[in-house]
Amino acid sequence: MMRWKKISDAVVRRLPLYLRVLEEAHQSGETKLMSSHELGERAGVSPALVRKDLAWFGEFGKQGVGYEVGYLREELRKILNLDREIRIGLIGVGSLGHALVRYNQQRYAEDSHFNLHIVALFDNDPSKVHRQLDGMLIHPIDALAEVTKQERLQMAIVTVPAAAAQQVADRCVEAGIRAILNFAPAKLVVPAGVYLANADVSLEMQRLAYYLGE
Amino acid sequence: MMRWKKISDAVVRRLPLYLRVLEEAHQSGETKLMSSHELGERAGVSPALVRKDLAWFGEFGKQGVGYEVGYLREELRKILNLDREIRIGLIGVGSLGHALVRYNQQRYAEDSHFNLHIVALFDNDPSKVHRQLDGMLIHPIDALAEVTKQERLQMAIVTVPAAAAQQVADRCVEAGIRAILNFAPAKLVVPAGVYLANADVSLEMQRLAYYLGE
DNA sequence: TAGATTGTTAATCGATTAACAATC
DNA sequence: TAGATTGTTAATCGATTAACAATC
Repeated sequence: MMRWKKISDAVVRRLPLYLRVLEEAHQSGETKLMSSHELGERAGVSPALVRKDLAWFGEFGKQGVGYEVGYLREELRKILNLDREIRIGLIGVGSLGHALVRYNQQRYAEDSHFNLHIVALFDNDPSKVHRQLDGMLIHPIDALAEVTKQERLQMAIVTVPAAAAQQVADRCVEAGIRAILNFAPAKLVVPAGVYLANADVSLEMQRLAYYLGE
Repeated sequence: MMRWKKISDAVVRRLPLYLRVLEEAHQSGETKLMSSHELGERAGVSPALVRKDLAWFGEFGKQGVGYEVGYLREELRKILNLDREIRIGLIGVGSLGHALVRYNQQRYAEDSHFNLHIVALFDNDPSKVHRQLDGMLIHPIDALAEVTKQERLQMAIVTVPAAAAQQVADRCVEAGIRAILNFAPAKLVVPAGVYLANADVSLEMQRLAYYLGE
């Protein structure tokens, strides 16, 4: 998709918050219109910032009226590339990996508009490789490039131990994966053009611990 | 602990990154000294910012020399309240909750300095309540206040479905919990003085999806 | 029309970087 | 001492908020 100028990450982080509010309002059918005040209130963002964020992508509202819930929802889904299935590989089928797969399968099954889909599993543990898990075959990590192509994977979730994480990330990049969600407690380095999100649980817990001292 | 002026959250977020680098260097014994350049390099932060962040809390380095790894590590552990055990309750023993418990138990057992410890479980599912899981009894959520007191819980991890999350958070606050790590895809509201961290996996995936369009 | 709310510009606020004196 | 690096202040950069004309 042709893209606008450079949008800051601070803006991109808020878009899913807006989308969540709109999805809720849309599904419950509570309202057809929403002002930047209400949307902001429910997303935890100031009304001015809501308007400014949306204005980066176009004009979605009507003066004096607000935003049409269904329409803005659709537009946000397009902006976030969530209007079509995104196929995801998960590498490292330990207990956390397994839990994420189950969570994703449930969400994907329940909500026909939830287009994030884990469709391939990888692990190097001989007791797991070539076995089935929740209806999916577990591939060896060596098969990453091949399976990425076959299954048209675009995103990877990394749930391997910290010591293996960088190596796995390198393999993902090699295979053409463009976005990596990393759960390992390790700082990963990826080249420009590959996007990385960190979901290191212990880092978050450590941060919270700071505030216990106040 | 008596605390310095108001430290911004942006600063607090980086402290665990620094600590991780120092723990690695300390455990591998590779070096006794580290400059703000190397610490920054390994944590993904500019050297100037490393120095400025640390300066909020005291003078930990020596001009012309750098920071003593073992000493700075200890000081950071004190600042983050990680120099003593932090006792955590987990509410919602589904597959994600269970995975987090196992992950935490392993980490806690392996690393004697990892002081974040899940010591109590809660769930309302009758098929789970009063059963054992990984050596811990699962309490009903009604017992939150009582068990929080008994077990001296300071932090809660919320892994219940979105629809129940706010209610559970309210109970946590009532029980005197001061920090909540929320995995449910819901915006929680908590009073001032209670600290909230969000670890909503689907939000992160949605954010990453944005960049697939570039 | 009168009231409300958007989209957008200008003002403010806060965070990061650059620079350097102090000093190990 | 000479070289290096800290702690800190000033400069810059970027993000948020306030304000308001446009307009539904």
